[in-house]
Amino acid sequence: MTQQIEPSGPNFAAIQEKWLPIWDSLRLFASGNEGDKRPKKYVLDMFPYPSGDLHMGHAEAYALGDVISRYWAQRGFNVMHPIGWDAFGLPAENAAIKRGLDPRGWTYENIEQQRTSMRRYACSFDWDRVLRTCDPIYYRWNQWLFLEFYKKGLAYRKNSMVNWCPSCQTVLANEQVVGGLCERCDSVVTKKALTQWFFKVTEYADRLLDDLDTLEGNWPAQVLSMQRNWIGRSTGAEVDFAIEGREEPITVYTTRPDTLYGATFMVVAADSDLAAELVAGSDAAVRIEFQAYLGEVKKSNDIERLATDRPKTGVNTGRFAINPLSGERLPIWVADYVLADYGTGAIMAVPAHDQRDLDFARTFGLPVTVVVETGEADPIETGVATVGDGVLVNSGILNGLNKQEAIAKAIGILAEEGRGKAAKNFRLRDWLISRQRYWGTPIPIVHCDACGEVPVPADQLPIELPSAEGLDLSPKGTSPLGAATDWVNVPCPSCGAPAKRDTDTMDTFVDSSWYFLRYLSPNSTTEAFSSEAAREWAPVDQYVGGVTHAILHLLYARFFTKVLNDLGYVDFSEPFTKLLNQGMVLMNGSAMSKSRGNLVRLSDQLDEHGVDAIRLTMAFAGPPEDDIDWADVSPAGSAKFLARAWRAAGDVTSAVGVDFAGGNLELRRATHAFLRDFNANIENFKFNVGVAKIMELVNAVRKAIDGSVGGGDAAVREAVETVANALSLFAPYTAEEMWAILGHEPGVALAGLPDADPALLVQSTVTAIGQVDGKLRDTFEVSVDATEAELQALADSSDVIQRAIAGREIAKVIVRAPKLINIVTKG
RNA sequence: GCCCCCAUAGCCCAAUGGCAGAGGCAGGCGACUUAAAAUCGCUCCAGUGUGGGUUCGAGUCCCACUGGGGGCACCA
Repeated sequence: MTQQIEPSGPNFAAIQEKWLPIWDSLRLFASGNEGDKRPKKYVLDMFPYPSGDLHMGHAEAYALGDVISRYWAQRGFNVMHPIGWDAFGLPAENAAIKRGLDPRGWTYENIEQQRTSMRRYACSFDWDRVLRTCDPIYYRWNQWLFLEFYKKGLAYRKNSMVNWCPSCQTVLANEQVVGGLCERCDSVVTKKALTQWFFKVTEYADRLLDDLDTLEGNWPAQVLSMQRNWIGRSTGAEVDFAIEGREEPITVYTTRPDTLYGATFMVVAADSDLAAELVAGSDAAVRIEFQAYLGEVKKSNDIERLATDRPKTGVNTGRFAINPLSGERLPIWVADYVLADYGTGAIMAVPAHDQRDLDFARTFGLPVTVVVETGEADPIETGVATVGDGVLVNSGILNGLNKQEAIAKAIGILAEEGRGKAAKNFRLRDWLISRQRYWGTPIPIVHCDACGEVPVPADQLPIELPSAEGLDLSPKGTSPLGAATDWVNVPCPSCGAPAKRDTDTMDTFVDSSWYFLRYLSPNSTTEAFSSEAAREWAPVDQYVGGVTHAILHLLYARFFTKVLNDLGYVDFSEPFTKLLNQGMVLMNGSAMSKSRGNLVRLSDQLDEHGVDAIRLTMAFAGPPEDDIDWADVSPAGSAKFLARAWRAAGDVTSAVGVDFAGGNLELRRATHAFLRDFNANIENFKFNVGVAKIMELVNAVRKAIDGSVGGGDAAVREAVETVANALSLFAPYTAEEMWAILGHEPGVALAGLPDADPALLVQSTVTAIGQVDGKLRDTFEVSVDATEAELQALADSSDVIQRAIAGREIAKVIVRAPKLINIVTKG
């Protein structure tokens, strides 16, 4: 570490060691100081999972978050920039199983390692605001929130078919199943009927969707689109169909009530209770066929179900529904293309105008009735359903109307007769939060034979996880906590009789749904977070993290915020005002991984090039949301630039505190133009451009020092000090070293990044361009207040322009004084 | 199948509708050096994926296409 890495530059390793303890003592980024009058800004990086030491991805994310955080600090804000660890979860548990250790030890060791690395990486975190979700002092409040949700009816238990990962041996939320695979281990997810805990996120579906509009422009469009897709609101109607031989009608959900006359059969989800009930009233032959079919359906997994070109299958129940408008008898089929848990689990099939229904009708020879004349080819002949707007036909009282009118009229009639109503549905399902694993927050419920499920009183929290010692943590489909008999067996909080604790633990996404509030008062033992501090600091002004969390974490955090808003704990309903998604760090075009053999170790990069060069490379590589291919960037080039900037500091010979006013005007203008551009670039996340501007200014300084201006000119000092201030966002060590060389006390990070002096931005002359027919012909140096007439005169006296227009008729002249004159000719 | 984003030099990337190049990487030449590295200076390199359109003027706005990336997808 003492080796001189860059021979004619600074010794990065030595500089790093030198400044860390000094920074610690200065406490530059403490945000909780009494009487701090600076305006507040809450900048938050998504907290890491402590799965080992920091890697290149962390290095990018935290470098970019730090640019923003340090920028606002330089701009005079009291910036709160906390950090913590998302410390519960399966990797710790799996590592513990493999090594025969307690997940605690593994987790806390990794946290300590990451903390050390973050400090060395010069992250501007407020180390007084730290949390770990596996600390009882933290997860106690998960339990408290669960009980708050429970009281509101937002946490409930139900038996349903849930996603099951056979490898992780636990249930998964819908959001954790990606294309039918477990998002964590890529196993094929199966379905299992289990009684599980859910959060009623669907109750907030409308608000979660509608409030996305308020984030427009402040969140990446991609994330907004993903959330909208995920929530997936559709509007239509619920329609009651009378059933022969059944007292109750069956309600179906449709987005096309206008096509009601075109319904030629009904389909019920094969795996629904309704299907079983209907078939129970059918012939024995049908019942046998149905059982066989249901067996097949239950065997198929999501991968098979999701295949869109799969042939349609189903069973005719032999029973009939009555079309509420036409009075026609419709055969009722069961099939697996209708989902039991969407809408009502039953549909009216309109084969002429729905491709899935048409495929089904053609497979089983069911009738097809066209009810909308769309001008498209006949679906009966083409096998392609028509979905466009058109004139209603074969539709009784709806005939002649267009789609919108028919929808409104159909709903009106049905509502009047009490046989239907407007309705909407969501793709979003309730959030399944219970997990059959050890390393998570115990669910604060006791099951009592007499009293049923009994919430643990809040004053008995936290329910601490029992020690892992003696427990078999290996996945086996039921929670390992069940074996901790001393822990499980407790008196019922309500009646005192022997009862058992709920043995499931919470999804770790519960932990991260509100951690941004915990930072406000991370050590409080009396409340989850300080509402008073929340009023001062929250919501988060700037959130920074990977797009991998575009749906899960961000949706859940938004949900929690809305609930907390309703409960009166916070006065806002969106947690993250602005969001920046950084890209990934790739190597040779693909994600780094050991198995691909393209892993770049962060620690190696830091040893070779220094912290500053790596941070600078991350910021300079391109727009922050783009992926960085490490093969395309040059940390050595970054180091070279830093050395260049550092040398410039050594070449400043004027005294610290010198009045800049007497300095070289041209360089002063460059410095202030830099300030104007740089500040705007950073605020618009154009970090790569901001870095380029610093390079530009350093080049200008170099020229000035080596040229006639000289290192003693006050403008050189002004420019180099500005470079140090700006560079502190990207390369804090180099900037601090420059600051010291320039004769200042330590603390360049708060030295300030002023607004540009408007007086120095005023140009006395500009270069005007002279065009003929839009093509550049000549340029003129003119005063900034040059008039149209002056530009015309210059054009008239320009040989080049006169030659270009010679013999042509002038159609018109466009003048944008003082910068442009364009002579347009005819023809 | 539906929706969204992107395309500028060998490479990474800049450019309020007004001179295509800010910055960097790689390459070439030179200075310094016994030599090399480092450093410093100079320099080569595209007319903006394709085809239309709007405009006095288009990398920028509109339409279509091609190529790449992403999201959703049997959700009635």
